[in-house]
Amino acid sequence: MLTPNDAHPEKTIVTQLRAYLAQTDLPEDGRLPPERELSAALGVSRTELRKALDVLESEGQLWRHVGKGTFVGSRPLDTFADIAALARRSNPAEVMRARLVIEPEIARAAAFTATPAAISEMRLCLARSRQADTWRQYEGWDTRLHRTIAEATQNSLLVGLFDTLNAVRRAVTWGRLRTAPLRPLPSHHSFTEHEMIVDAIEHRDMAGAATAMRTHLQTVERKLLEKQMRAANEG
Amino acid sequence: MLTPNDAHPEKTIVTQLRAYLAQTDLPEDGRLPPERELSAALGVSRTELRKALDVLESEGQLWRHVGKGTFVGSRPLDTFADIAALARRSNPAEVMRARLVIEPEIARAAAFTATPAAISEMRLCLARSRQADTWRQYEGWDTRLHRTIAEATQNSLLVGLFDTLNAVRRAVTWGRLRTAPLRPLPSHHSFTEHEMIVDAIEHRDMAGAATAMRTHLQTVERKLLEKQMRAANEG
DNA sequence: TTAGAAACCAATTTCTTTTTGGTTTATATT
DNA sequence: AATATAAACCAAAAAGAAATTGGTTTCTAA
Repeated sequence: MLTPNDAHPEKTIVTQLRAYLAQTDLPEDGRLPPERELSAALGVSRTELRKALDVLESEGQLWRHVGKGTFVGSRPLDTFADIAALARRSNPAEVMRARLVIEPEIARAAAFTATPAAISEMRLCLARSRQADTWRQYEGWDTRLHRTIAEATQNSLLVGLFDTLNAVRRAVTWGRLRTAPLRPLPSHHSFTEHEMIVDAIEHRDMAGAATAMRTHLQTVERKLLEKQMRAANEG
Repeated sequence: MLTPNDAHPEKTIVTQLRAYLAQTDLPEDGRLPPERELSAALGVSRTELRKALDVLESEGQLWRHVGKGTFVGSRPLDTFADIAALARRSNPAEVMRARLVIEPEIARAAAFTATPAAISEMRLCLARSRQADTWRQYEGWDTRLHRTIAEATQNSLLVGLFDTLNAVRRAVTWGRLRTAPLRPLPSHHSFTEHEMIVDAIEHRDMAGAATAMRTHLQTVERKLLEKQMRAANEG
């Protein structure tokens, strides 16, 4: 015959677990023993322990993470964005997709708020990037143009998010593929694309700015993929 | 007899180094070979090479770091995005505008990539937030819903940017104006708005997800403004 | 006195191993 | 037939070991 406890065994384990948490002196970080140890200590199977842990987690009383462990309390939120950690977890494809999500909308917002001063700085970036003697120089002006657009939103938080995105982009390794001409050619696709973005912003064309930015980033993405393909075929 | 070159041997090596830098294809990060290799390649002793590197470093043309290597260009400064600094420079209105720029696009991307598991977690958040007894609990599930949507993009960088945005949002002081009911009422606007977002994501309706998120955030913004007005009139 | 080679140091990276939550599979057990 | 259990397996993360690298010291030789 079944006792009430046997009818709801998982409830017993949850209770057992609560008692354990109440009486046990957990370390500073609130980490509790690994499931394999804890299940042995409580004299239950790992499967049953995990069911109980699921309950407590859904109640928000603890959080878990593979490789880290199980902790009481709520999952800590980082007080700082670790660029290096983000870069380690990410990859070029993700960075590109993130840019495609974020930057067109920043361009759209910039079209609404950009000042004449901001626009003339964009024009300066356009001109300098055309005059660049080396790819390194070109990249400098390209980066500055995109940041000027972010600044044109007049929203320091958006600029901060853009900087974070950009820092991760630089930190992620593309597999060193510096092919083709030694310096940017006048026919380089980015020149006209950049101008279309700035034109749209200048004309307060929000939709146009977003579209132009998206088109530009899609071209960049395609070129990078082509380079990767070539590198793969050659190597 | 001494030739001019022999009289200033380090100058020769500096020149040799400059030539090397000009003609060599450096990797993306601008790192040049370790001193031990480079000295062998240039046919000079490591001591003499280091003297030349000292010159170029003092000119600001390169930077070095133990364990990392020697790099051309200027030393990168920020490896962290300081949330506290961002929050200090920002304000509630900016945060709200940034959310309106970022989150609808995250919802759009999520509608494309969300897994059934992610969607059921969203549903769980919806249910729990409805059952919340306190505003604190409600906020917990609200936050988790928005983060689940970000996670559904399956893009760790976007999740990171969302977390940064969220951390700044928390850090910015809203003036702590918690008026009206002690707990969320069933008529609370967010409930239906949240459901529209999740519905759109579930139906892979990218435009609908973006619109629903934008509508939701605009309502949040309006409510906050109304609260501020009331607080201003009362105070 | 100076240059050069080697050894040494500590910061950093890279590679390997171990740990850990999550998942699957097979075997009992009821 | 259904469920619980144990074991194996997986990928994320941490921990540890080994190799790399700029900086410094020491010793030798010219």
